[in-house]
Amino acid sequence: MIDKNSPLPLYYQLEEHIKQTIESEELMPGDSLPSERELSESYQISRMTVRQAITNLVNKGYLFREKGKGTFVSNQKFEQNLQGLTSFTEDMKARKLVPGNKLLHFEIFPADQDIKERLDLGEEELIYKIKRLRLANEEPIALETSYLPVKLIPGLTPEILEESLYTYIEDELHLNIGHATQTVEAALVNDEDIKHLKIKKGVPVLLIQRETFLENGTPLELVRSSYRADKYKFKIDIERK
Amino acid sequence: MIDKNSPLPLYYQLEEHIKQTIESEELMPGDSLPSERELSESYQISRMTVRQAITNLVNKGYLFREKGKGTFVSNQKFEQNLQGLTSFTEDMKARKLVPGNKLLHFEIFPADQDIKERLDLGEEELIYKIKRLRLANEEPIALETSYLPVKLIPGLTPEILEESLYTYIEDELHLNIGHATQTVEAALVNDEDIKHLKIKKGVPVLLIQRETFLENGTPLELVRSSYRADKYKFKIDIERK
DNA sequence: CAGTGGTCTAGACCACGGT
DNA sequence: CCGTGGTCTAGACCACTGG
Repeated sequence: MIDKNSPLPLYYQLEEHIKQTIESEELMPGDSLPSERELSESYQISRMTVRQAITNLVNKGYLFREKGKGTFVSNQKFEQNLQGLTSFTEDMKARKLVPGNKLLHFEIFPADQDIKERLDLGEEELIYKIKRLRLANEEPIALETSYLPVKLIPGLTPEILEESLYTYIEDELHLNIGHATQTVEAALVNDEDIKHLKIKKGVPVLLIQRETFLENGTPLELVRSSYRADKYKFKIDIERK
Repeated sequence: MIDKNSPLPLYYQLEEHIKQTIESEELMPGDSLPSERELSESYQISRMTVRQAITNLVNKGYLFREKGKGTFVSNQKFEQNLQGLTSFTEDMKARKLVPGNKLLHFEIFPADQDIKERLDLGEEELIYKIKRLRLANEEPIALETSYLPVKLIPGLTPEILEESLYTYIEDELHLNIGHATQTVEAALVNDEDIKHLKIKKGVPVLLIQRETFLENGTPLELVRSSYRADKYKFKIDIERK
């Protein structure tokens, strides 16, 4: 079960193994885990390493601990509920919809004042302006405008946008996406939305604005999207403190 | 700085101390921390304990680590950006608005089928149904309907609702609120919204539905709220992975 | 009382980054 | 090469829970 010669860390192997026993329903919600000392003994790894595995699963919502009593399986594993920062593509896949893409606009130009400030750019710096129609099961669902600094993402092409931008950023450029601040509000459709999303005047849309940052805090992307309210709900899992 | 006789854990004391040096701007974004071995040496605590403090601050967004290089201060400390699960009262205070409350309805009755399932209740179990108008700076901002199991929150009264429900649950009943699943969508106002929120027909509202759970996974609360779209944006900070 | 998780130590070896 | 964070060990004592 645990392979000491594997290049994978022991705590990670144990973490995956416990996750499996939960997902295969060998362990049901409310069940208690073997104690840390028992796990340490039976897998022949130190208790601190066992604790590291368990702590990670507690942080992901699989387990919870009670002092003096033990460690137990949670009812809700809130990781899979589309928590975390996702791209449109990842989001649609999690909803079991087929994501689609139609590039409407791709341009490189100097950032104006507002965008320059929000992306923390110097004078004369160039940005990509990208406008895309987003589809789910071939139906228009959102109209999205993004701004990214050229400096951070050299060599971005329409072809890459056909695939996944986040994959390119993470796997090709080896940048670590950290977190995003997102505002969600309700609004009425504007003329551009009506044209592309094929909806009628007077219908509400979800207006989502996102600022994404790398792990070191550098601003990466500004996105403003209008989602058809009849087709899309924004769903999020939030932790207390 | 670090008091070995304090009842507070050493890792927590170090965590608070580093947080202070960041918040007082002794350490600026991008600055590197002393290495783990240096911190361990200068405070006379073991490296593992130093790591526990640093790991917590990384998880809260204050710091980030780079292998082979060091640990650095983030640009964005995303904790304060109203991340985390908050009550309406906490939310409004964070926005520097004065929260207000008007109880419209308070009732105890047997749960119907849908609510019974979502709150994981048995037959014949009683729930509170609470309808409140929420105010910010004395202006109506949201209409909120909540359902809670009587079994979990015995002795709930309108007076407690005047104060803070979450404070009562956490400080009086000693229940640990864990997390919530929230959906946000755009809709047009219905007749009840129009009456209480004093808005016109055809105006969009943000419809927010929340299911709150205790740490052990027990469902605590269902809430459905309509927020005036012209007065309220939903803001959230999301982490990658 | 025995068993649990919470905290802590003083080492160790590794892979990585930069010189 | 040396210094960094990443992983891991084999102990220890504490506070809390339950019988």
